[in-house]
Amino acid sequence: MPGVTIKDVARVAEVSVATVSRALNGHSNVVAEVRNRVLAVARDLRYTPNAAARSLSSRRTHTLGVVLPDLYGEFFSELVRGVDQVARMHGLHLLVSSYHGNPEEQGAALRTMRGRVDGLLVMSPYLSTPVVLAADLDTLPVVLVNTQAVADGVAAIGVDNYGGSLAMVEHLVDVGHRRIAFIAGPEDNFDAHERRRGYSDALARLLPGVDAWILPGDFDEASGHHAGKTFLAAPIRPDAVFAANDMMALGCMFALAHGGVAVPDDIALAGFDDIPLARYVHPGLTTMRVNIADVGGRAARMLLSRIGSAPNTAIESVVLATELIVRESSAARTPHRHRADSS
Amino acid sequence: MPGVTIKDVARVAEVSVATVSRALNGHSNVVAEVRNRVLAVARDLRYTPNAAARSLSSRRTHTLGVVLPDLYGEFFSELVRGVDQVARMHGLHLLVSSYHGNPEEQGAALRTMRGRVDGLLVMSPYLSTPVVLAADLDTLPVVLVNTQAVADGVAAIGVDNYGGSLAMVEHLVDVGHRRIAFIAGPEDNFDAHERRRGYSDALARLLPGVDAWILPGDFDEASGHHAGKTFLAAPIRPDAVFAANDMMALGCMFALAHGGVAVPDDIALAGFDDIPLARYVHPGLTTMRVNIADVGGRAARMLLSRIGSAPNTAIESVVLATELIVRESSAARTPHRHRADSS
DNA sequence: ACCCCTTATGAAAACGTTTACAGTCAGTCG
DNA sequence: CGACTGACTGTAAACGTTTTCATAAGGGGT
Repeated sequence: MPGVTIKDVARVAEVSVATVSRALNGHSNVVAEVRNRVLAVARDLRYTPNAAARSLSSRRTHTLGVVLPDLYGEFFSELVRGVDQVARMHGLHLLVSSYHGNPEEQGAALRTMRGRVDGLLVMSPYLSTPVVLAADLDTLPVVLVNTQAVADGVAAIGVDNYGGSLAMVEHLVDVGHRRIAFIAGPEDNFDAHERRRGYSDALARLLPGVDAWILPGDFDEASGHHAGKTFLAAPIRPDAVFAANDMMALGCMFALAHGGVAVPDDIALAGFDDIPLARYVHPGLTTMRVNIADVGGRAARMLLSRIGSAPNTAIESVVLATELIVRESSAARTPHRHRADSS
Repeated sequence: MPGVTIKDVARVAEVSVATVSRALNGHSNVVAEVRNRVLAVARDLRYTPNAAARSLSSRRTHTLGVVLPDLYGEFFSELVRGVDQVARMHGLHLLVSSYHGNPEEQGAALRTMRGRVDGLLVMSPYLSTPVVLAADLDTLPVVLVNTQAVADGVAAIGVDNYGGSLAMVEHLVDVGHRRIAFIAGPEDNFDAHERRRGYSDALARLLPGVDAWILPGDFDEASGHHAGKTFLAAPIRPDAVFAANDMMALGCMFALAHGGVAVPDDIALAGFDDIPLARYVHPGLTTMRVNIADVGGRAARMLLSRIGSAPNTAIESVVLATELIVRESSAARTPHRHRADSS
């Protein structure tokens, strides 16, 4: 029997459905004895409220929607983990959906979420096609994650990619590198764009005479590997390579190792993200830590507060700082410090 | 206005709600002119059917539930990717939920899914606490993923961990290794258990005199790294190390590199899973490929077929084969072949 | 003793769909 | 020409909750 309903409980407990509902939802106005009887019956009957009916009636789904471009890799998994953690803390479910990199589908994905979720976490890393929610989601609370800020007053949370990138170049310059190459991320990606901008600006500011040296990349190991081989073949190799993310940095590292180039002695290397592996490769990868699970968690909390409050409460917009993690891969090119120490 | 309902559409299109419903759901018995009018109005009004009402009425949620122990790492992300792909193909949504390694919560997670989903994909890797669905989920179609088979007639899909492990040891023996150590996975994990069993059995069968050498591990880089350091410190080092998964193999590889031990010349190394990184480390990691996304996809298809058919149709139980991927990390210990060639 | 207030309960009206059932209106067949 | 069929469409009854409103019973305060 798929359906033991509230009516069955009511009948057996010899009360009305209203009372059952009240007892089960912990309303105060039901006397202890009745409440216990109802609870006992519900347990005995293995009653589970029908979620659909409940949300139809209460206009709450107890579900958060997460719309992502893709369900792939570390980023997705960490983000969802962070979101899930706070969702579960509040007894909420997670409806995830990807639009498979197809921005047109994004609208469709958003629309079908309607009536299924109480709020939406949307991530749309594309530069060219900003989120199209304005029209489709009049009243649904939304929080944008790691997404180019939109004009509309929507809440957003993101990572300070630009600042982090700036700081990384600063670090590399600090330890004595001059010819710093950059492996960029996807053209159309917002994070990638910001990181690249950070690199360019930092270079222009800190090393005015030096030209930027930018190789294309795709945020995956393969493109890092490819870039590494390019460096190997170059007539003049860089002092240091800064990859727009760790995956590419690792790809590059392995290519260099394969080519017999020592990191950091011949070429220093730095990444961005601090994926778990970064600590375990040899040499350990210097990187800029981004706590993605934290981004997810905060995003969820922001969404919850928006769901709780009136539609027009102050729009938050949060940018999370990154943290420089120095490991062996970016050791000083020349022993500046020691020289300074001893002099 | 959050609510433009089917009634609004009906009023504007000057038909009954029934006709609107029929037109929108593509029933045949509505004349073309009316259908088009309804469709146009629905579009103009930006009508989106309320999912809750719809599922209440039709007893279909168009949602698949995915219950996992944890929302963490490659495995989760790949599995969900595979599931999502076929779900989306059928216009279904994904409700994901983890029970955070807390088997008690598993039951709760399953129960709250009721009425929210049309079917459930459950993964429960624990040896000690098998899935408890029998009681809680009378009629909901379920497919077990990578889970110890349960007595009940539930559909299940898994990977041939045992066979893969067997084959890997065979390969290592084949290329000339004798002292083959194993880095095990978590004690209570089903996959880990099967892989370990494969190692032990293969060893007993292929190298009758040789003792098994098993180090504990946890499926993460850290424990692999730790095991690697143990090998470095051992009075007699192994010829080859077979890690129960790639992450540990990589951790071990980096520890060995750090300790100045060459892979594969001094110690050969093999993993299990074929994560993307395995191809890019140096040396490339020999491993046993497990196509997790494929597992997810097939699981979803199995679930769909169960949803479609009567409750008592034949129970499928699928075991997917793994594929040996030989890379540099497991090169022959001593140049057997060359010696053989030249003699 | 009266009235008013509080507290516990039940009856019934939403909530927004789908769908069984019952019409209506042509056309068709005898 | 009347009954019958078939194709459309409308009415209304589910679906299983929550929640408003009404009712009843008790308990003080005056």
